[in-house]
Amino acid sequence: METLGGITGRSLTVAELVDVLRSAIVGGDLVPNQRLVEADLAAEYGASRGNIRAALAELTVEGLVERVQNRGARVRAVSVEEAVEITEVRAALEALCARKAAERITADEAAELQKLAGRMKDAVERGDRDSYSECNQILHARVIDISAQQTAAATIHRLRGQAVRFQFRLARQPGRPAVSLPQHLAIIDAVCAHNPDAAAHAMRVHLESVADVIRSTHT
Amino acid sequence: METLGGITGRSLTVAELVDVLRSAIVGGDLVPNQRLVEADLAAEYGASRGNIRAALAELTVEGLVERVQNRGARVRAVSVEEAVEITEVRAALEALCARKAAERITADEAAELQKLAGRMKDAVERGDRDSYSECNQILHARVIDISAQQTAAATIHRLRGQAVRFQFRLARQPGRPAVSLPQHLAIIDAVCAHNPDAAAHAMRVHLESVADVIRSTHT
DNA sequence: GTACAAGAAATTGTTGACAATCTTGAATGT
DNA sequence: ACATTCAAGATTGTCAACAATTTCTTGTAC
Repeated sequence: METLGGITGRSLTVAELVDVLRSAIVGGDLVPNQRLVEADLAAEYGASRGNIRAALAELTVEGLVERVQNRGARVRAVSVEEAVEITEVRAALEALCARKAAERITADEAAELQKLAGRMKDAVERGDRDSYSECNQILHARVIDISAQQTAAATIHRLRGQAVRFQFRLARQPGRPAVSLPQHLAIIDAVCAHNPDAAAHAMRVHLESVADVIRSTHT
Repeated sequence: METLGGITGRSLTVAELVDVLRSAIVGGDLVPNQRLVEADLAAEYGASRGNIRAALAELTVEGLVERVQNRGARVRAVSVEEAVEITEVRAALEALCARKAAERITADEAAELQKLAGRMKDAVERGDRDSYSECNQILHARVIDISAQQTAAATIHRLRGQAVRFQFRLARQPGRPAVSLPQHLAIIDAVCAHNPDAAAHAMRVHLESVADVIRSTHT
């Protein structure tokens, strides 16, 4: 065991450890149900056990780690049912953000989103999945950003971390872009047209269709 | 300083401390912006500083406590703007729950809600604010319960803790029951009628009106 | 009188050691 | 061979001491 990529000089602080461990979990370096033995992690990351322990406690509250009394911590395994629930909550929250974004969007921001719409159409036409996936992420992030809803943004971000594994598979689904592109364009249109109700509806429909796909992967 | 109400024999565990401190904060024993000095809390609750520290870390992630590097912890002061945001997020999430509840509700549960509707009308007629307030809480709790949405429920619960101070004042607002009673009845009707869209809409309208009231208290 | 600087006090951050608990596996009896 | 008991090892939970940082106080120069 050796220190992985960190600044090897001093030992890591709790906040740093939280970031490092969170990245390791959402990035898949630590797989679901993997045991997280405090002493081992301490040796691996060159930190004291106390700090590792504190970091695990924080990640537990965030929902990425599961702990049972006297039996230690594991990477929380999110079931399909939970992933569906999480996506449905995201649907509700991002619909709220889309609504607020439609109320607040400026002309410059609208132009930016229209440009993004063009890039997305282009990517689908060319069959460029990576570019489309990137635009997808940018779109959701920009809508949340424009909405200026701190509370909703923080909640969405936390939930996304828990279900990122499922989101990941989804992008590779064949024929998926053909379904989601018109949904994305509808969101952009409604937000740019300052139509809050339509924007919220379009976003909700989009993410509920994502939830349906996740649901269908299990059956 | 002495131990407050706890079992004085052994010292408190981290999980117990989290509960005790959370209750103290949402209950108002620890007021917003109050400094939370680890050593003082340790003495007050008869716990070790390490455990107090761990508990404060958890409550920070929950959003009840604010910490800055090397400067300690305070009870987080939720601004009016934040309280409005929190209520808007709750509106989106409880609307989701109302939608799901309308899909899943059984005949027995519907009868129970109808009975609750009667109690609420009765309480408003008699001018019994305490009873009405209690029914209000029960209604929201039951809808969330019937929806069986764990993720949404947990998120709502956390957010409620942060904004409970504002919710509290609201109930005392004169003329408030006259406005909220029809909204509550509309929610119950839609959920019992298995009408998901109407239920979600009624719940959203209700909680957005709550957000408006909170907004207006600041201006 | 005010601004600045240095030291003291208070407070937080970190660590290693010890205690409590759970798990594993061998020994024993049936 | 199988179940039970019990001891050894592994792991987590708790604590008190030490280090680092911030804040407060005091003294001094201008």
